[in-house]
Amino acid sequence: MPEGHVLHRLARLHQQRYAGSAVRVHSPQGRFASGASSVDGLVLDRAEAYGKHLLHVYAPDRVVHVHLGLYGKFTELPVPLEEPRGKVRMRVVGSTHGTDLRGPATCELLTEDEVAALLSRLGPDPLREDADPERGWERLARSRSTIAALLMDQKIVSGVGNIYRAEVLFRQGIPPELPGRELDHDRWKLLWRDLVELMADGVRSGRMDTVRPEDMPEVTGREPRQDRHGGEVYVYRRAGQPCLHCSTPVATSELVGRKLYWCPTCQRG
DNA sequence: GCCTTATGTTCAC
DNA sequence: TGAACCTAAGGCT
Repeated sequence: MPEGHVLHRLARLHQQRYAGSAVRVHSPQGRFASGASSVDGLVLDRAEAYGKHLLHVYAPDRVVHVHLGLYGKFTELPVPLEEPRGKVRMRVVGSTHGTDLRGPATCELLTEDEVAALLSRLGPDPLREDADPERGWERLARSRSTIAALLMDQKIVSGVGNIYRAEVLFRQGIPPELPGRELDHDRWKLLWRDLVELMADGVRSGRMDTVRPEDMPEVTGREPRQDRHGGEVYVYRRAGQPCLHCSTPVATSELVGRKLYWCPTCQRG
């Protein structure tokens, strides 16, 4: 269920809970058995997120790389832990807590070089201090693909998923079908700044709230509502419902296999 | 209980 | 462009 803010929260949590002392690592399900055994008993140096990728760094050549994919999930429990239930790919146990990883798309052991290769494939991450948005701009400004497709491309921006894509395009009033090369540099800078703000807020709260104060129900008088994924959003999964800003029905279509949502009035460009 | 859907990515054709 | 992969929850009967 993860866009980048979830991974950054996990990195922060794992850093607090497990870094700095020896941890037990194993794979109850068996599918990560050899990777787990090569870090079991080592001191976790640090946990870090890059886009939607989470790294547990034990040593330069002993890095556990996790990508949750669409379904992956970490659950945390206090020690002593009960027997793992269901398919647990990796269990990490520290002095006070343990965490179970289920259903990840990726859970693998990487060397230093492999980590470097992974990171070189990723565009700037709005949640990282060291991000350089110009790197994303260079690719985007040369592309004929639509801005909606480009925002989901992790080589352009890393950590953005289907919800932040829809919401930031709404907030910036950008039509999803606009080709990347037709977005001017100033609008890119505004879009980037908004992503930084939205995603940093997501890390703080653990929710995805994107509706501005002036469009909130207590100001506009409409019925309050809450989305399933937690938080209040403008267009994501609101097809056919009135736009929270102008009441035009929210439009939807499918683009490269993912559902896209937008307001045809607010996002005319 | 069964069917659909989901905040994702990779690989084959 | 479509299938495959990993799992759980919600909506339906």
